[in-house]
Amino acid sequence: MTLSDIEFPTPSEDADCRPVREILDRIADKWSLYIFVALKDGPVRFNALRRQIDGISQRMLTITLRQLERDGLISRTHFPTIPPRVDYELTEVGRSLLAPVMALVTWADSNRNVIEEARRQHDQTR
Amino acid sequence: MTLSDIEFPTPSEDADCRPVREILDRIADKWSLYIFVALKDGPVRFNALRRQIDGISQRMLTITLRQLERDGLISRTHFPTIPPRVDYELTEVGRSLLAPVMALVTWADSNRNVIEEARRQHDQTR
DNA sequence: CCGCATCCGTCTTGATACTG
DNA sequence: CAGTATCAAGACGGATGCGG
Repeated sequence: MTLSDIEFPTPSEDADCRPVREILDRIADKWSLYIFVALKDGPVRFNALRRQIDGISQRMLTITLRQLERDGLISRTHFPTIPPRVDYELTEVGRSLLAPVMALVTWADSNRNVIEEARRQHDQTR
Repeated sequence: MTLSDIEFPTPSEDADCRPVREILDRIADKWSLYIFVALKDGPVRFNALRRQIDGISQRMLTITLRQLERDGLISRTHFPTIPPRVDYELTEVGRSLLAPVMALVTWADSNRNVIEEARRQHDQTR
């Protein structure tokens, strides 16, 4: 199979135009992807997210959640209990993004051996 | 449809384990995604990539290409002509990643209006 | 306790100038 | 043309403090 045999559904316009770039930059930033994965099975509280996403700082979790909320991809529910509780959850739109995101995760999982081998070979040849 | 109705192919292990994280961090960094899109139709030269990917610096293009090459996702062909010429191209493995990546791009394209509306509404409510 | 804002040191990134 | 070197600007993580 050659490259030209592969056909992808072409986006309506040039995929590199401004708005699409903004959205992709949001999805593909350092932490958003992992927040999506962490929320895929339902609502999760702030500190539970913090524990689930290894290495994320409180600060970056807050910032990234705010951005995703602004984009309408996740919703924030605040319970004024003591101690306070805040649930984060994927919205309808957010869930529709889950399929492509999980496709990426699944790809990474099934190809990790191939990539690790490529790295070893590259580092050796160097 | 509720969230629990959605079933995804579960990766063989916990998706948050080390190697998968490393791979996802590479794919979902600021520039890799755009390099993939730019290479989807065949080999492209260094400066052509630079022009295609709006806003990328020469430095970051070099660094990102090197990383993707190390991971075996793209190949680098150097022609010792004057002026020199270097072609970058997706490898077999790299092409297999194209499907999930383009799914993400297509999603971003079809949902940009929804997201922009969500942002407007959020900024207004604030 | 939980969620969030702020300050500060570190590391990454970008702009610019230079080389084969 | 395709990089490399250098340095300044910005993003990020960790610690701390605060309000519920």
